[in-house]
Amino acid sequence: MNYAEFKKITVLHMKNNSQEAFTENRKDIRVKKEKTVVKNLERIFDATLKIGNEKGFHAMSMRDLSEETGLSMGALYAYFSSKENLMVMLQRNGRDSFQQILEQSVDKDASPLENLRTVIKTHLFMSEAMQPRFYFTYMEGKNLNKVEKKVAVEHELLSDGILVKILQEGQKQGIFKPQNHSLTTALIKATLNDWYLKRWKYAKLNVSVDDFAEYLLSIIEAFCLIQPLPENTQSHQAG
Amino acid sequence: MNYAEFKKITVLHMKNNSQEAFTENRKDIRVKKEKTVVKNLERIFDATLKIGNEKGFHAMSMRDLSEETGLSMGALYAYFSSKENLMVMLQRNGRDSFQQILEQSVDKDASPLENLRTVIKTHLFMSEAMQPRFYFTYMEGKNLNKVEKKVAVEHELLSDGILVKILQEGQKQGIFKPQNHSLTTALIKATLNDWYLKRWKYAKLNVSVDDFAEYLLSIIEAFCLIQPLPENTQSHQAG
DNA sequence: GTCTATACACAGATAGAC
DNA sequence: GTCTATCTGTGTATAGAC
Repeated sequence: MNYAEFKKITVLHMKNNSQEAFTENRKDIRVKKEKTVVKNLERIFDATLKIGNEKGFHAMSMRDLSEETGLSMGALYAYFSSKENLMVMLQRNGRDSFQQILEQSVDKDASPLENLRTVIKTHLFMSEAMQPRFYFTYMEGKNLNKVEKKVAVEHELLSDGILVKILQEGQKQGIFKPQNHSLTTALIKATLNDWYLKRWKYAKLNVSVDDFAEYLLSIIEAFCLIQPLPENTQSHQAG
Repeated sequence: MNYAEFKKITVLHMKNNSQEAFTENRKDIRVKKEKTVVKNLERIFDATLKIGNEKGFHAMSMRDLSEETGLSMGALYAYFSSKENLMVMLQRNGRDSFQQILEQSVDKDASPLENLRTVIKTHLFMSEAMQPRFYFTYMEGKNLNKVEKKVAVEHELLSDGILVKILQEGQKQGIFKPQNHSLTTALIKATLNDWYLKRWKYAKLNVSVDDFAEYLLSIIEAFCLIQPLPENTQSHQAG
């Protein structure tokens, strides 16, 4: 699987986030016509991500948001009860489907190595397809209240668990070395996050998301596999 | 070298940051008595890092800062011309000495492998010793103005250059594989940053900074070295 | 369901006494 | 060199017309 193939398959699941947000927040939203809500929530989310990533969520004023969405301030407050509530909605939205897509990408009949490759690519490709959302979630997560922060941490541990389980299974099957799989996973995650956090660097290095995936996987395999794979024919020569 | 040893050697260089800030910003600071400036700048920096890391720099009001430092708002503005100026001072402060310490840690007579180990540990240990500063710089860097953002990027590339050079030298000497050293470096940096960005995770995993260093290095060596080292005797068994 | 107009709290910043 | 008091702009949020 490469990014182009991934996009064809999964892009449909991901665009329906505001529909999901409607059902999740129905009771807090004053507007009742579903079609209107879905349309405007999408505008509000997109605008918030755009402005928020440009100058930070806190620095974004409701007047900024009003201008970017084309909705008046009065109208905006029909869709959320406070600015903080908007932040919480955005942080929650998409998390469950993200986790779901990751879990579904695991194939019980496939080898741990195949699953490792699939999960890492799926994670990477999703962050590529929804870069503004991932960036926003990472950078603004620290400003959440205690409860929401805890929820965020639990989700992260849940998603880490997918990789840990694959590494453990690989060890059981005798193809991965016995190592600290939680720590390996943490380090893998750090590099996966870097892809959407430091776009400018990878653009400068002229590295595509497919390049990135293969390179990262070759590192992981060099470290985890007992039986090293034959050297890749394509050269990774430095620039 | 482990963290305890590092701290003994280098801690002196790092605590004099406000002294450095005095000479760098002398012309913008209204107060002229050096001793007073150094003392109060340190309080201001510490307080800004503390509050900034708790709720974000933008959300910190000057009244918050006044309370935390014990200085009045009027007094605060004798040390910087605006809130943004305070941010810029904080971002600049320590960067040069960070780069310097990293560069000085490289030993021309040592092998590339030794230098790789030293630089990575130095980076990691410095971020451990000054975690609030590193966290703040990373998280608030995106809110800088264009010029300062560019400076930050250039500094990052400069510091990446140290590792790239070591990897290239290792390849030249025939002990590292020919690879995309810039990309390897980017991925190493991503994991190094994770150490101070995701403290909660490594605390939960019960991983010390020395554990982290050794584990990361074992991954890098597995990927980069042509001649693999003999397996470590200490087990990395997962918990 | 969306708008305009406005309330009012709080932000950053400064003047001038001490 | 530091303080208190205050200016002025901007922030979030809402009331009430349409």
